[in-house]
Amino acid sequence: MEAKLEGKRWSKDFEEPIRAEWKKNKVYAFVPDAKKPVFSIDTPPPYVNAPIHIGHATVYTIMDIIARFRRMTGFNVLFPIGLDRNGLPIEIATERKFNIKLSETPREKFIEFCKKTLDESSTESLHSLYMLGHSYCSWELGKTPGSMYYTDSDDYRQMTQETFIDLWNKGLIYLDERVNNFCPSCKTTIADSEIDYKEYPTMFSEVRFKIKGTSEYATIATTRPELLCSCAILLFNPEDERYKHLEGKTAIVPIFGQEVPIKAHPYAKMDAGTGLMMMASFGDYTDIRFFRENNLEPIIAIGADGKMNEKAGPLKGLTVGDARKKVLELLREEGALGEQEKLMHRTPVCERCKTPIEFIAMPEYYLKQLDMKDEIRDVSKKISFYAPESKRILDNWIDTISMDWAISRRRYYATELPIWYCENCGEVIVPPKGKYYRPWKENPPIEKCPKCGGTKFKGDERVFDTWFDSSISPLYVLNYPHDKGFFENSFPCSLRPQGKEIVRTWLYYTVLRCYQLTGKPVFQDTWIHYHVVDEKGNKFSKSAGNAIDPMEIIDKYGAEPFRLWAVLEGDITRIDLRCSFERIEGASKFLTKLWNVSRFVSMFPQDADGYELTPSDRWILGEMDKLARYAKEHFYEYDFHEPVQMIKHFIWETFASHYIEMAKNRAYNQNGDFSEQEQKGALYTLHTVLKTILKIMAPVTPFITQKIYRDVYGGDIHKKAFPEGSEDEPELPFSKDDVISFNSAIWKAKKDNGLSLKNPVKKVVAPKNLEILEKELKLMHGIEEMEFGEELSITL
RNA sequence: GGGCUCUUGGUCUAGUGGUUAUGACGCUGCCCUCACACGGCAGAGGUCCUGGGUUCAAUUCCCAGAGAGCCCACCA
Repeated sequence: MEAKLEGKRWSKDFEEPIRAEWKKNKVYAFVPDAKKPVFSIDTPPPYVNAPIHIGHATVYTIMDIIARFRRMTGFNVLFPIGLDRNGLPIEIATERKFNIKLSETPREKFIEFCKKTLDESSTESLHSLYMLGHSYCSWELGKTPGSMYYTDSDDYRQMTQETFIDLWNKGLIYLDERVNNFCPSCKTTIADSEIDYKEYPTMFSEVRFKIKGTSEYATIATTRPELLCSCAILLFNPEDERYKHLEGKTAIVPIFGQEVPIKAHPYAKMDAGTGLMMMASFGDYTDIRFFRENNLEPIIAIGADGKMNEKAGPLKGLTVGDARKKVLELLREEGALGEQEKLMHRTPVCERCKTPIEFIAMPEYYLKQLDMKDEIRDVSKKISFYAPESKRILDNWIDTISMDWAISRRRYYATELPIWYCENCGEVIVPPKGKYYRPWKENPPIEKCPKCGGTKFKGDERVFDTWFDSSISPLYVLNYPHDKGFFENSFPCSLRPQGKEIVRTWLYYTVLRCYQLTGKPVFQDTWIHYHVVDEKGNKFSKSAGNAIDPMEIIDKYGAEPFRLWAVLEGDITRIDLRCSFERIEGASKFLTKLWNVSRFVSMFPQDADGYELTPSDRWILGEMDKLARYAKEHFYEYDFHEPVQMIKHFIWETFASHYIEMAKNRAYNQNGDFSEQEQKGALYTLHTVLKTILKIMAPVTPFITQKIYRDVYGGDIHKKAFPEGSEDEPELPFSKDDVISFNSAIWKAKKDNGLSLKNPVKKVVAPKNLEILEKELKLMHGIEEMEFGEELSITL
């Protein structure tokens, strides 16, 4: 009797040969097969960021579990890995890494530096995913379904541009003014995430406005007097008795003379300044929002050069700082300046040069979405959400959208807008589809302007918002650019996994864009996950210093305990998972248990002919079938936590502790207490249960189940069908709890009396419904005399 | 400030209008039992956030409050 498994425990060293084989033999390659339905997973491309975030490692692992499960249930699984490599974070990482500035580096050069940054971190990220045992269809870039892809490839960018061209032709894109953050020192627009806040001393000045038609004055307080020329309205709090009488009256702006209404609005705080505030375009974000929400026409007084323009009258040509000094002088001369107070002001500044930023209106391209809110609400109803409650994150977001989507950015490392302008007449030229365009360094595909016949063109220098690229990943995954037939047959995409914090961007934009392009819901299902946080419930982040590199975990424990932890720890569609080395180590104990149960079973031959099942066999097989049915049902709904927890419990608390202990004597049958048929019944049952639980666990723990299955039974477990679980419930007079409580009582009695478990028991009166198990129970516990009645009694 | 979510032993968590409120980790004590000491057994530990309401009965349903988290917006 020798176990077919060596060693007392699972070792992480068993993983690498298995992993390497999967990759080398392209075991999970996508091969089109008309007989099998396609299950496609639009793996949101993880933003290239090395080392990968522990949360990424976790959710991509759960996606892998989903993919592996679906393969075992007969789907042809399309599970590509893509890397999102466009956008601001890459640029910032590059600036830091090479100590350069985007605004001072030639575009071509800057892009080269970005590529260097990307190549290094992409390699590292992919290695981590490989180590985790993920079964992506391919680890190589390519154009066939299932290939790995980069969102900054010419191919992907071409698709992005083509969808823009389609939307342009549909009339869904338009040009309008948008307020950008502008750094007057860097002379460039900067993104919201490049803004810092700093406390700066500033002068809080009272300014007196004349009330039209009266001799009264209204006094406001402001830190931005240079913006008086763009003042559009005065506000006071609706609760503020001091100003109620001004409601509906008109004030005259000093120096500039424009007439502005006075209104009650909760934005005005009674205890701030005089309680009366001016709303100008634009001093800060509140102003921008207020103008937008109230449909006020902004007066833009600061130009793209950071200087006051003609709207600022006497301040024209001055920088903001100089204009402020000058306007205060003018106000003083006019007698409109009241008290002044120095205060610290939290000012938005450019992250790099610390210069206070200005808000400057610039023309930008917009994608229409406001008119479509109802339609988007309707298509999103056709997408199933897991967990269902998560749908409201999307619904709430759609409710709050108040403007169209500005899609152009003044940046370098992203997809270029495919637009040229005729230098003669200004005609906007959008090229035909079929090529990846770089208008900032290329000529348009036409010789003459279709409108005026001019021959000189200027390429647009802007790029798209990163979401404009990533929101079409399902189209790319379904091979939209290369094989329209495959695309048509496979649409919609089966599943989008998605972090809850980016439902409002990634998921929303994907649903919007794909609806605009196809008129249909893009996904069948979407799986919304929460976060992985540290032991105390705090976010993991590099800046907080608590980040864990998944490679650390893999080096220490291997991938398998981590994979198991990811589903055992909790249901990530409902709660944040708390991650710690301790908990992952805890998960590895179950692997040891599974290993040893398998080792025990593997000692016995699997000669199935002529077996006879005893009641205990039928009982455990029934329990196992119940569990298999439960697991399959729940796995289909992306619920792995509950079933895996139940399987763990089943293996540990039921199968190992009770069934194996009961069946042991029969399996060995050293004294010939049982017939050969009964002995074979035990062997059949042990192997059947083991094979079944290995298959159920295979998607979650692909390494250990592969290794055990191969060593004991031969063959690739991942190519087997997922267990169905028979519907036939065995009819038995006893339940699981009856068995467990009987055995526990005997063990406890021996323990309490300081006896070894091997010690025989003189007499036991057991519950009547266990009579059917008499022989096995007697041998298991060494019971000399056994009777059955109402009450349990044990005589040692 | 707006929206959403949450609050259950030391920690994390399940769950319920009605006996004794689930499990895990941790803690304490005991035990080599022929697959497993990375194992087994036993034990301690709770005002189910606070206040009010509905009800024969509330940890559960309703209202208010406090606290936490997330997303959005951020002080003229």
